[in-house]
Amino acid sequence: MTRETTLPKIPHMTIRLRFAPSPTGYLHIGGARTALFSWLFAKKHGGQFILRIEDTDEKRSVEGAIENIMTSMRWLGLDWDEGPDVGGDFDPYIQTERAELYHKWAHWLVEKGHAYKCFATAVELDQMRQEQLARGETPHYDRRYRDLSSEQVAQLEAEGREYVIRHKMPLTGQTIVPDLIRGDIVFENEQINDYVLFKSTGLPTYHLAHVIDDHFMEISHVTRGDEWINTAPLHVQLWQAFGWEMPIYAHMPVILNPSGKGKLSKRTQSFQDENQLVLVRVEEFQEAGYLPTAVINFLSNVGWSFGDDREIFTVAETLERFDLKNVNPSATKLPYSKLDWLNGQYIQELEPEALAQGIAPFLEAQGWAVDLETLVLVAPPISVRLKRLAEAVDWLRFLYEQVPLDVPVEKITHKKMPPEQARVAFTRAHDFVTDPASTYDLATLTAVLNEIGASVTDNGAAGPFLGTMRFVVTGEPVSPPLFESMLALGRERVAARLTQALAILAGDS
RNA sequence: GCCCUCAUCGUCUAGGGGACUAGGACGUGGCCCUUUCAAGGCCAAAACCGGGGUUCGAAUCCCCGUGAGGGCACCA
Repeated sequence: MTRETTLPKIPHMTIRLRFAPSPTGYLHIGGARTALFSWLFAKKHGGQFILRIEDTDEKRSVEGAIENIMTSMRWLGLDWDEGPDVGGDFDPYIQTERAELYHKWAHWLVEKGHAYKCFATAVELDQMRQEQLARGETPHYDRRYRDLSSEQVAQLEAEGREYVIRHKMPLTGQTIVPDLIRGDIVFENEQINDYVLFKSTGLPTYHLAHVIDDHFMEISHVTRGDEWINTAPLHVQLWQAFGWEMPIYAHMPVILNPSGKGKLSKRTQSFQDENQLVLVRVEEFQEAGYLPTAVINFLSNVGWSFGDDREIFTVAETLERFDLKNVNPSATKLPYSKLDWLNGQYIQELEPEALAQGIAPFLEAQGWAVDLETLVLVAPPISVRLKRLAEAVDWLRFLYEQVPLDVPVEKITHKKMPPEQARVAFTRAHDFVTDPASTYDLATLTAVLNEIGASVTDNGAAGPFLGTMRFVVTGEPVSPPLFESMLALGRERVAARLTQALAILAGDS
């Protein structure tokens, strides 16, 4: 695709990017992807990554949202050099704390003739829209206060009328929006409204606030969702009106709603489809047992590609080749099944101790008393079975909850191992386990049980015995590897299970 | 309705005129391995949205359709 652009070659000495969420809720996975790409680009160039909170809509601000966003970002490893909590040279990093700045520059625009005061009341605007609708027109602000004389403005102000400040958009000509990812985008000025820059609440709208902040915070690249493309010509006009050097804009492709139409948003609900989790909030990924490294790897390959036909790579490797210019502009769904695979790969690579520590919180959440030493023993055998750490709960339930062995005899026998032979086999196993002189380790267990199993069937195959043994020991037909499970359970508990099995067999005969 | 963006296997993607019988990954199916379930190995099916151009040559460039997404707030 063409990337014709009017972008300046070297616009800034230092690379500075910001992630600027509004605190209207939790951080969702799409926001995290935007943050990641911004973070990667800043880090790649040895620049700074800044967190700024855009809370100029007081009505929509949600308690705890800032905390949630920061917690989620830190979990992912997206640390910031400047921000509300860590401070920085351009403090404060919360927009409501910068109100005077916006007030000053909004009025500067009015003085210079780039903006004007609009005294329309809510009622008046509503009536205007109704009339337009009645005429079959698309509702739009009709610029009724744009050309007031200074006397008229003074008169209305003297009456104490409230006003907003609107941008005085050129009525003719074009505005070019240079976009790093798409190239130049051309807009007809007549299509652009006189947007509100400064609200009657005394706070700016996004349009004004971001330009002022990005200027004074010396931001070099503005990364944001592509829902901003349509208002970008306004932003270009503002940069020109202020006479400030414009940063490079890069509009990130949207992530589509996995469950249907539209884009993924904070309203999107997480759900489970078969065994596939489809998650939205970043914190949910943590709760489900995804590793932050896997999530980052996953996100890196959506809308951008590592290349070389490689799917698994480290952040350090990504840093070597990441570039915003190579971001794919098309909207995309998240390939959740790939995340499960990736996460499984990352889990397999974990050292036993790290794996045990990762799993422990999920077990403890069940109210189970977790012993890390035992966990280090059983965690590696199940690591290859896990897509998500939370699944360890089901695999290890037999360790923490006694699954009652209250089953018909068919469950602990086999057509190649009828009750009489089963009794012999389980008795021998019981004798071994309860013999204080026997060695209770993996190698011995393997040798002894295989030998018992082979001796008991006609064709010398240990399979039937080991299968029933698994059921006896864990109470489940599917479990972690048998010998490791027996080891983790310990001699006493295994012996008790075998005693129960023998009782069932005795009851049958 | 108007404006803007985008368009390669089911999904995520590689691809910047000839290296394309279009590559990789996930997922799916089959085989192997196997004490369950997995993992692993091998194999297979699977795509350039349609139509016009430009060119010796187009998945790649242009135009028109179509589809998808976004915007048209005193929300960001």
